[in-house]
Amino acid sequence: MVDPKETINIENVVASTGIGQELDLQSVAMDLEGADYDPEQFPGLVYRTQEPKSAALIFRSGKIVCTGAKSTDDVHESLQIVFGKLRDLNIQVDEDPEIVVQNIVTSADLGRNLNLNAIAIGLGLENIEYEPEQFPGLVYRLDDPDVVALLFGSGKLVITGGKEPDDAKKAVDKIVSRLEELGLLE
Amino acid sequence: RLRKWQERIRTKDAGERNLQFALSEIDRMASALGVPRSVREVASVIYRRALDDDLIRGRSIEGVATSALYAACRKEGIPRSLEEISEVSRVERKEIGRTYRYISQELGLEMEPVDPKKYVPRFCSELELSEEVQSKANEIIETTAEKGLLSGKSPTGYAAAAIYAASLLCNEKKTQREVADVAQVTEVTIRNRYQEQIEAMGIHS
DNA sequence: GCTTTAAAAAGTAAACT
DNA sequence: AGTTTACTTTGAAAAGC
Repeated sequence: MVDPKETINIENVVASTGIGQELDLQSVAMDLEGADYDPEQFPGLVYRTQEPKSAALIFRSGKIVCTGAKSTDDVHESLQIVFGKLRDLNIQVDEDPEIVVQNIVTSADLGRNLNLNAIAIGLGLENIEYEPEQFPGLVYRLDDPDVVALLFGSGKLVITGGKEPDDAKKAVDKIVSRLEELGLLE
Repeated sequence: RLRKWQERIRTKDAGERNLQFALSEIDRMASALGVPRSVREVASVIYRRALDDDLIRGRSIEGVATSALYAACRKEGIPRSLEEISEVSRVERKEIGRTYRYISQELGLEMEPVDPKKYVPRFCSELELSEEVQSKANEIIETTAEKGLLSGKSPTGYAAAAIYAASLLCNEKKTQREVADVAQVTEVTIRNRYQEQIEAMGIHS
């Protein structure tokens, strides 16, 4: 069978940064087309980029959160677009703001169906959360890497909470070997 | 000094009143659900443990009490679905589910997933189905679950589909709507589970 | 705690055709 | 009977209630 690690796909990357300048969101909302700003509902202004596709949350403090990108490169591209748009509005933006990846959401496929009931018992009921009446996925929290995995009956999984792409690979390896030693794979 | 003492008494009284309220709520809901006294006792123990471990902070007393009852029903082998529990509680389903998962984790209840077969006797009796249908439904659940069809599926929907299939096989047909109503799932869910189960059982109808 | 953003997994519900 | 859309879960940051 294919190595499950090769089925890993980054689905979403969340990162934070800042332009090092305070902003008047009211006027930015006026000048920036496509901007959604509703301070009553949420203090951040929402600005969406098309290519790469992402959503940036821009705050009064000048701090920015970027989410929805499919890679860390896309996060940087998207934020460069946002920085450019702000500069077009004659807003001072630091020359090269530090961009910190906060979370990476990944999907993968183990290639075979999983008996979640057996896995729940095997991994230890105290280590997992599996409530099919509420959600079809089994929640498995790992310590190293520090991520959370959602395992589904189809063998597909979602890994989230990691800060670098490598965390997902390590997690998949650990999950595969754990399930193998329990005899719950194949 | 006297004020501090009075405050302690007041706090203690308030805590006592809250506990009494929680226990009476558990009693009221348990009666409405028609579950045996043993379940109320287990629920009370879970609630007291949650109280001792300070798990109620930031949550409603009613929410924790309802979740304790939901957990107790499962522990005693006579589960009620979150939908059924929410009908006798003033807390909404989603909140009961969240609170249950939280106290279950924190108290280390190590709850096993609900076995759909646990719903068969009650649902069948509400539908006035025979012992034969119950056995058939249990057989369908057992066999298809072994083939891995149960993973990720809601226990009530799974049981409902098996009961619907069994009622057809035993010539005691109930409509999807009738079964859906007692199990509190939709007809679409019964159809989806039914198709998979019938196929896995190698039945062609 | 909540609010908002994005994305995946798979199941279920509500509303239709 | 079957489809579409929307919601459930996980994770993280931002500012403010």
